[in-house]
Amino acid sequence: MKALDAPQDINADWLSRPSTQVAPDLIGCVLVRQLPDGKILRGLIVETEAYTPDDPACHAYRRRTPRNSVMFGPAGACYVYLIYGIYHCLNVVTDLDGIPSAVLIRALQLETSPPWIDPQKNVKLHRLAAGPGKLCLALKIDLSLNATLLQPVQPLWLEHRSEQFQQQLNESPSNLTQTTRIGLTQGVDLPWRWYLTDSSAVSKRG
DNA sequence: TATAGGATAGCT
DNA sequence: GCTATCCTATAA
Repeated sequence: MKALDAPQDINADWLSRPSTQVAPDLIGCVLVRQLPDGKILRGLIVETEAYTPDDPACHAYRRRTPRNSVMFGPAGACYVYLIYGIYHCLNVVTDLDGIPSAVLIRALQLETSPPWIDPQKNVKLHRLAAGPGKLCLALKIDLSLNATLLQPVQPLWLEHRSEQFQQQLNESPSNLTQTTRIGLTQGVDLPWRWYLTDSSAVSKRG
């Protein structure tokens, strides 16, 4: 039985809102990864970006294709894709069934170092998941997780903000910064990137 | 079938 | 600034 003050798992209903609403709300929530061997990795979400149906930078902007089809489905699924032939990126599918939109998870503050990270390498914990590609490396996320549901007993799920985090944000709303997205050639002026202002785990400072 | 290019990251 | 590396979208 769970303690009353334990963080609650995020369900599909909560994600069934426009991605521009969900993206800022996901800052401070926790992404939980359960590996095939049962080990759990957890990271605080510190940076997100929103993509919407009428957004030229959205993979689903033109039409439904095999790659982007999960974005057209109901909220609560993962949309994972390969970029530059090297890295994977993790998105949370948002909004109503039939409305293709998603939130890109760009950076996490990991709670503990993944076991496969070489301690000799002297990489800082707060940089291990500082970027969408690094985040997927750190949590062993690849195309095999595309279209899986974000709920417990799956490989990935989400937890709401802790009471403490919510209180701090209420006291200091400027801890959440909104600005333009990174690395795009289209829709560069849309202010749909959010990050935890004082976090050293954000992919770039801005 | 062919081919251009990308929601990145690390090195120069 | 340069580019690895491969999947995908789009054109032919």
